[in-house]
Amino acid sequence: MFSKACEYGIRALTIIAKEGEKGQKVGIKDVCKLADTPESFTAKILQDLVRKGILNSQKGPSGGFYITKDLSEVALYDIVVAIDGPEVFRKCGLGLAECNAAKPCALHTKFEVVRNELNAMCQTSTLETLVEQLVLDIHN
Amino acid sequence: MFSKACEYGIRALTIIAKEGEKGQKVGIKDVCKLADTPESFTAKILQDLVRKGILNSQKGPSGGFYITKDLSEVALYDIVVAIDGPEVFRKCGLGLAECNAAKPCALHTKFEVVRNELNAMCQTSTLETLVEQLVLDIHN
DNA sequence: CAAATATAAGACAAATTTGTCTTTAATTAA
DNA sequence: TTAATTAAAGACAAATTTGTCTTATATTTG
Repeated sequence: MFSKACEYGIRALTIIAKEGEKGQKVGIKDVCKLADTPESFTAKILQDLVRKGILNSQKGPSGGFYITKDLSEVALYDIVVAIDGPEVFRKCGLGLAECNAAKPCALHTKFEVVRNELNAMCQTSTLETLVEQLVLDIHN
Repeated sequence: MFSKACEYGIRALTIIAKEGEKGQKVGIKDVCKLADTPESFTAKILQDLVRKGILNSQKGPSGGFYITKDLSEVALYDIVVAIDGPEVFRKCGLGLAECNAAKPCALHTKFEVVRNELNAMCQTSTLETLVEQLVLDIHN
């Protein structure tokens, strides 16, 4: 569904968001330990997200990654688009370049349902809801 | 969502199923022309599906690919599993090895909805329904 | 300022996916 | 039986994704 890079990115951002609620910046090592993601690869993904304005970072001692935006305003949709691009939300299920209501592929109608659910999931999930779920998980 | 190999395989099978209804075997060249897929790559995918019993083939003049099963009994689910494996129907949305109701990832509940829709689409689609849609497309 | 710490950047490498090409084997039809 | 035709098999190659490593740059703290 999502690329590895995207999975890692989401997991890392969720960790950073959660730790950030305690008012802390998180170093790449801690992020990756908590998110269970490969360090150098994750660093590259996060650097890209910093360039794209989803995330902030600070070099030097007591530096690390942090988020200045309101967590409720960072939609999962934005994260996925930043890492994997918008194709997953648009692509034809059978990979046809042209596939729409006027010229549908054999799977068009049914696939649209799936894609709409994916879209809904990504639009209604935010770093805030993801962190909430994380906390819930620990409490259970 | 699906790999390229899987997209090509589904499209090729749909073509073979459709032509098969006319009682014809279809050569790899015709399949790929009609499905708009790369020839050698598609051939390899179809050969694999033959080995897995989804499809039949015959060598020699007037040979080609054909389907002996009832089209209504070849579910899209079976095709996807044959080509991409069952992971897409099981995998955690965030790529965690362990993710279930007892130990859910931050996206678990919402992702389950998407995965269930994907599953439903693949269980309720068969080569018969896919061919129907193809025919409909041409009529519109 | 100096030393330590942490991200940034980019070269490099491994693995996987996607795709091609050549040779072989089987089948048919003349 | 022979020639033509078609899939089968597998080596090979390109592209993409995933991942690592080294060096540079920025920042903080003493």
